[in-house]
Amino acid sequence: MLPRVEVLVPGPWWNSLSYTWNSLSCARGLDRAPTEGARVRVPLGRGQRVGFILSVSAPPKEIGTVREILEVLDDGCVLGDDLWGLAGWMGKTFLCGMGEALQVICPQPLLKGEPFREGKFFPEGKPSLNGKPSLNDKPSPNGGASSGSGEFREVSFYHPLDGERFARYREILSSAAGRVLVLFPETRSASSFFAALPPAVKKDSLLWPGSGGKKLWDAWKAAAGGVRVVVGAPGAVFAPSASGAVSETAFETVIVDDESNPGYVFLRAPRVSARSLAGRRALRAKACLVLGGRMPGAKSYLRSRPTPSFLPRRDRFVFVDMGRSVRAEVRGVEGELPLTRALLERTRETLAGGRHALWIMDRKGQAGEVYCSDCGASLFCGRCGALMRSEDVSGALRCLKCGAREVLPLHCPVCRGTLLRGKRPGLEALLPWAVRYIKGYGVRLDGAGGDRKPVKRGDPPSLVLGTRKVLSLCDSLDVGLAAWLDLDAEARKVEYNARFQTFSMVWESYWRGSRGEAEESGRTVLLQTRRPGGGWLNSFRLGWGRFWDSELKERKELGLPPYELLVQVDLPENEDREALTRLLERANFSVSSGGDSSPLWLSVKSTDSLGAALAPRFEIRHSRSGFPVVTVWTE
DNA sequence: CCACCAGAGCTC
DNA sequence: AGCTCTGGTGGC
Repeated sequence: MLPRVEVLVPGPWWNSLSYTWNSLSCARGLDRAPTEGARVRVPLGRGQRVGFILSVSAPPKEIGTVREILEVLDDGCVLGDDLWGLAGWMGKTFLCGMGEALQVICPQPLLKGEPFREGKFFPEGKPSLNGKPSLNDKPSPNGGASSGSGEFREVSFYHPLDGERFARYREILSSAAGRVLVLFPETRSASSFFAALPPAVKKDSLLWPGSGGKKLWDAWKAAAGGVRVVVGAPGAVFAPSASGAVSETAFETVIVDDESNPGYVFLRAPRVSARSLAGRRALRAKACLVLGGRMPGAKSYLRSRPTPSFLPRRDRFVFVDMGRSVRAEVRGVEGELPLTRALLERTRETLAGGRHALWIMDRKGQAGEVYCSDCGASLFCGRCGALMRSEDVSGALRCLKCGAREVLPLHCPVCRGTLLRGKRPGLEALLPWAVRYIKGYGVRLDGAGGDRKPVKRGDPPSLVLGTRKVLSLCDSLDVGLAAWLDLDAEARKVEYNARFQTFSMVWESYWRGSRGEAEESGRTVLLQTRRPGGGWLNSFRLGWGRFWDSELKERKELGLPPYELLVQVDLPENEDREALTRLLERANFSVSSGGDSSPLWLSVKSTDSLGAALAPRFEIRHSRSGFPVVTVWTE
């Protein structure tokens, strides 16, 4: 009887597909027996696909038509045990399915069936499915440079100054004998850390490329070939272990800088945090996990309750009541500008002192919302139904949610009225007022759209308006003032972790790029709010210990992460929401939803049973109608 | 006459 | 989501 092979073809579905293996009809790869983790070429639908073997067994009984494997592409587990295990864990823990996990883990050529490390799989005897070599628990034969310590350890290092943390990482790199993986939330910090590596370390190091393509493939091969140190942005968490003569050599030390940074969450589905994946890899490989940052994330704080060793100077946090703003009407835009006398004074003082100033607001464009002054209706995106934002004075509209562009209509689509006005002025609307009030200094918008050159070190002091991204200027410029123009708007966002995000950004705006607490190099953080001195705002002065204490207390009461997992289910168009909701409710999950085009939300303790309940909806036969996209928020 | 492309149809 | 097959079109 022919063996039955379960094959996982990468895709949005969750189930594996059954095939048989007839060595006689295999075109190529006759010498290769199917083993777990090896790639195979299989027929699927009209065409062929490359899949991964999940298991091989004797067939219990034949069900329907089972097609034959066309070709076995590898002698063993291509990804290595380490990443293969990660894919499985990722698929069930984050409800994305192992197939989708494989799609993000593997470089393109691997998914296309490109030959890879042929014959390099443990030549001293191919491992069978049951006798897999494990990661670090076998010392390598040649002296044991890779013999792991054998125990998983977690070390944390919270320090507000980048320079201090980076120096610590460099120390670890120089003293460690084994392989080290170093992750940063942004490409820029990864490459600047890499550039500053001591030559002795650098010669056996690799900067993981930020994008795919040939560069990634080369990096992948180099990492599998045994480069000792891999440094990179979140994508580097998928750097493979090295395949050695006897077993693979996993990373013995995994460093995650700025571990609480939301930049670790991948932008497209599956929206998993590279930080969680790094932790899991370290755990499986019995490696040492080093968590660093300006402050801990929710989970780390809960686990080890660290205390901040550095507090900001109290007088450097200035709260300003927005109730007393400068009243100014922007043409066509309603609402007062978030400009106060205190803000203008502090800005002028800073500039006069020869230092740069930042005005930060997460609202770009001319107006956050456009509405009809006759009937009050707002303009919505024709594609996704979200509010449209006015980009500039030319009347260009853009949807913040899906990115659709439209032109400002002449009439209100509801009542045909002609008086369309904007609400909530954005950075673009603010610029002319900034120019008007801050005379004698350069004033500019950060980032794209400005045809002016960016501010550089040595330039005369200037005021830069921008979103939170402008904070990166602190790395190279002497910034004396960081002003949050509308702090309430940041913290009011719908995300359950909006307050944490606001706190960490404000915290960062105090410390980033600073060299210490010398009187003249300190920075003032100005916070404009409608509730100055109230509630949680004081935690900016008291540090993240106080912040997390009160924040976590509240999250515990509400059953939010990290106490429970928050699961977001975005449905494909035309999905029968009722049917899916019923399916989930029958399995005893309580589902909430904000409306017809909004996602379903669930709170769960673990994803196991939810995964089981959702599985039927993720079978391959549903391909035609499309699949929901699940995101699991863990902290 | 066929190269190229958009759309349809299919998935153990 | 890919993959391949289809049928239309347009370049020479």
